[in-house]
Amino acid sequence: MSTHAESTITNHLIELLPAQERLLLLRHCEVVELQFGIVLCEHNQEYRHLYFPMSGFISLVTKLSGHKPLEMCVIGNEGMLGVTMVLGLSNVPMQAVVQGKGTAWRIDVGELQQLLRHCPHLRKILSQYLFVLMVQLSQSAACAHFHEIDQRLARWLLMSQDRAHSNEFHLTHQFLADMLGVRRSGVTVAAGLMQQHELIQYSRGKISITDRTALKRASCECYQSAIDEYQRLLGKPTPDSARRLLTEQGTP
Amino acid sequence: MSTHAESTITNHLIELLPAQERLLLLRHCEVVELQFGIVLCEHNQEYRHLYFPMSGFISLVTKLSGHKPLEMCVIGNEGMLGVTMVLGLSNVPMQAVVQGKGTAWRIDVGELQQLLRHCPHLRKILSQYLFVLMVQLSQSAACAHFHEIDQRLARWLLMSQDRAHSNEFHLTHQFLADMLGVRRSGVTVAAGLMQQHELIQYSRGKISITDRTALKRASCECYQSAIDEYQRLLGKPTPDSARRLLTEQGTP
DNA sequence: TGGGTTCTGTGCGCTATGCAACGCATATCT
DNA sequence: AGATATGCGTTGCATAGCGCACAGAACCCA
Repeated sequence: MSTHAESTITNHLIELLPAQERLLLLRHCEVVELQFGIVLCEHNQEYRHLYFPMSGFISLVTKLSGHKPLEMCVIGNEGMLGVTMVLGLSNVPMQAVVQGKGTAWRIDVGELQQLLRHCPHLRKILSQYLFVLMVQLSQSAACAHFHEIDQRLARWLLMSQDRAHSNEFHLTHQFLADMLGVRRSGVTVAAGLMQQHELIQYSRGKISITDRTALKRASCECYQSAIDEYQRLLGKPTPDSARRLLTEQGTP
Repeated sequence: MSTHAESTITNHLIELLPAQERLLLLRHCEVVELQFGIVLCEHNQEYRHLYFPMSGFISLVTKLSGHKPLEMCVIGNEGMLGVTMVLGLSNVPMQAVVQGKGTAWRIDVGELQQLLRHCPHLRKILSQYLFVLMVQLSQSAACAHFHEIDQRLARWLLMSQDRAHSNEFHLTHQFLADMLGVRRSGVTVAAGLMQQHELIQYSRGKISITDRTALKRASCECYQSAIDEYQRLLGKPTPDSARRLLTEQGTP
């Protein structure tokens, strides 16, 4: 249990809460480490804990028998794992895996269920986030179907960077391939091109983004529209993306 | 406005309601025709009416710029269009188009919002259905990515048949291709094979299913798992699928 | 220092699908 | 009856992505 990040990076959904509900919520939370690769919950089971990432991020993935899992969306400090709780159900819709290590607020299922009864703002915010998640889900579906590896890879890197709060993170080609539902050498080629064009730089699993603006151009529209949808419903940008918006004037 | 179907085919979600809430709900509903091809709502807009199909069915589709829309899921008399209302939002997550003509109960946004305040069972049922929809959404995403045309076509036909409550419906190859997000001649080939093997029969947009059991074998797991997920949360099967379960003992 | 492991680069053949076009058959309209 | 539109079968060509396989490079550990 570490608390060092609390002051600098926190969870945007929690920030949106009015002070009273926020304190009430946090009183029931504890800070936990998100360890890379850990499976936080499985489809067809029930939640025991819910997570509000502060740093690090979590993927929701769907698995079809005989295939590698396919990532549906990423949850970082702009979101929450287990938002379907707002429906009064503790069922898990998809497998959740930690893809970027970090820290998160964790709360017990029962406690959150209690809180939801008494906290209208919490209900409202989680409802909105659930809606955003649905839209992203369908967007991701179409994206995975129509868009090409290069674009999807670019999108993925951008989204990870937003949530990792760092220009550098640990990702092997194999790992990326699994997320995107493509074969490893496909990623190698796409990433190789990006490296040639100096958008990114990597070696043995350490990827760093060198030209974010160009990467954005290389990605598909889905990156921006996911952000837009979130903004539209969940108001002010996260501190991090706000900082970016300021330094990246004139995005298409 | 036609009411001929009310006595025979009705909406399963409504059936699940206790009598009191059901009557209250229906008092605010009116029966409308679902006309083939009509767009009931657009993404990024707000609902004005919500629909509980009785016969006929509605597709939720996502559109990416430069591509044909991709179908994410189908709503028939087992479901509802606009279930995200249970989140207290009247935003539309995806475009909705009538794919099989029929009739539906229709209710005004404001009225449903009122009702939701006073009807705990309605809230519960719609919450569960929303959850099911999310799971189906992610399933569809993976399915569209990994599975092949033949399987997906078979699944689509089965799902349509379930919701059309008839062995025969109007579908051109072009139309199917658009739904599945593939090219038309791909469908022609796949459908041609099915016709050869006497699973289906078609001519000029009239498709009829001749061997449902075989079609099920030809489809991917996604068909069955969508049903399972629905059953798991929304209890007793629809009259229609119940009839089928009885006549199709020993499904894998 | 050396051997194993992990990560990455690359090549080859194949399939599914995309795009485009043509022609025939059937339905619909006037 | 003739003209037009629609649905369907087919063909040809281009290519993205797959599966597989192998080799080099960087790293790790003993």
